[in-house]
Amino acid sequence: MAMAYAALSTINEQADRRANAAATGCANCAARDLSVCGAMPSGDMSRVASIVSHRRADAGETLLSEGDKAMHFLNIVDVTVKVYKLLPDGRRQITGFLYPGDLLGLAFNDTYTSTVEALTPVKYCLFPRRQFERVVDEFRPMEKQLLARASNELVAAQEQMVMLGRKTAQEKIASFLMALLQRARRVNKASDSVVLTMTRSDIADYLGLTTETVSRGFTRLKTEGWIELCAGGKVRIRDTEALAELAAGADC
Amino acid sequence: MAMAYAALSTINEQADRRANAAATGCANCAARDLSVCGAMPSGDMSRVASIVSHRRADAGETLLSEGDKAMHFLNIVDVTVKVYKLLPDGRRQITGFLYPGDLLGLAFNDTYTSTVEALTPVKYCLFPRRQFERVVDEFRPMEKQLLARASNELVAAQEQMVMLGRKTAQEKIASFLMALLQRARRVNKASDSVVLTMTRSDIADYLGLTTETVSRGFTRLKTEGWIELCAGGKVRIRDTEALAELAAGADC
DNA sequence: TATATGCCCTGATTTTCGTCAACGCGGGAT
DNA sequence: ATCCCGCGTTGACGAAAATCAGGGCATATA
Repeated sequence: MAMAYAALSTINEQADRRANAAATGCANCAARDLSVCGAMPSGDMSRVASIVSHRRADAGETLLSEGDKAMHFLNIVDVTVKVYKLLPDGRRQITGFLYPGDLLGLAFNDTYTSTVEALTPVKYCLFPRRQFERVVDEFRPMEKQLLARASNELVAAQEQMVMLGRKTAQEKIASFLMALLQRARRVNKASDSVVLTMTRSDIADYLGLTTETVSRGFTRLKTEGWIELCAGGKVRIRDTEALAELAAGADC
Repeated sequence: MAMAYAALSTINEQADRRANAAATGCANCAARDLSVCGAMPSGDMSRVASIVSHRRADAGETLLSEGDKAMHFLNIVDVTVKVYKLLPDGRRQITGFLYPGDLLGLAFNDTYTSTVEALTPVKYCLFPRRQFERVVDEFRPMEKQLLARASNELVAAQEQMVMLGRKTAQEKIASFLMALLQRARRVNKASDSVVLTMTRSDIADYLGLTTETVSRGFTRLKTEGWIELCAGGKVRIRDTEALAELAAGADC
């Protein structure tokens, strides 16, 4: 579960059509239980709904940029976005991919410290920062929820550091696939495949590698019979055991 | 400011001598303003003092281990500790060095997710987990403080990811020195030197390098005249500009 | 239909950093 | 004092991954 700038939650279609509609939208939000809004009692959801506005963005569109004034708290929605930071010469590090229910934490700083870009057409909720903070003040469980998420995010970030600092290219790729698989299994328990909505270049920038190395890594996993590359970016994991062991960094 | 398992705050000598003393210790704590305790009104510090116990550890001693049940919230004290995670085959990634006032966040999970080890003899406060949570419940500003710190830690963690994933060995070393310098300058504004309390091996495991590469990196910075290596692990930064530029990852 | 563009893969070569090995130094123990 | 042992440094070598280059395929565009 990535935490960076916003929480991702699916807005249902009706709510989206009448954007800024106060009453019904948020209470019926498909991703409500996934997001911080899950901490709100149903009866009080109108309080949230009253400050939210709903937006959509096309693939490749930038939702917010590093360095911008943090005016809003984003609660992202449908499908996936990537969060990244750039070095002056253009080197890029993707710090996370966000899915529905994930939280965008940099809302607590004055300026955004990363850039967020849509991987696919995406729907998201926008909370004016001050108002969102007021709602959090009013509903203590929401604050607790935020703290719990932040804590989880920190643990995930440390895991990510181990990966970036100490794993080999092959282990990084295996780790990436296993993380995606575990996410898929939270939705569909018996799933044995993942869909890569991001490009090889995105994966490379997430793992601290080059696109070529990522490509070769996938090929090698394929020739070893551990994965299968299907159409539409779908990857079927054929040997979960082996992949998990590689991902964990076993001594071979 | 690293966040992992505890907050670091300096206990004054008296307080340390009568460990577990309820009344005076915490209110006079030298690091109180640096730690989460700073959010407590002075009058209520006895509430904190009533649940704390004070400990000390020698250099190299392990304060807590990855996988242990998280029974306590640590609030570390004097000088420095390192926080790390291990891969099955022994590869190590240090996720942070903690200084007085830093917060150890993994208190919100059921088991510790990293190991914490003293770099030098260290004093620390120990809060029983449940009781600490109760105090946080009672004092809302403390919860806010925790959330703010967690948020800052996440930003720092993302910065660390950029470093691990996208910077060269030389840039990593420069970044490390600059981070230490900035910390030194928060205490002594005009400082132009830092003291390395950790070994080359620790630095390597923090930067995702080997000791040899770290050593060569220091040597190169020295021969370029940007730093000076003095006795006692002291490093004098002679060209802050150059070092900062290298650390930032400028295109050369 | 032809052309262009972006993405993915693969090969050849280079470079950075890791590995292996050796040595000096200083502090602690005997 | 002498012996260790851990730490830091340096050199020679090797390997993993980056860089450079090209080619195929699909989708978009003219």
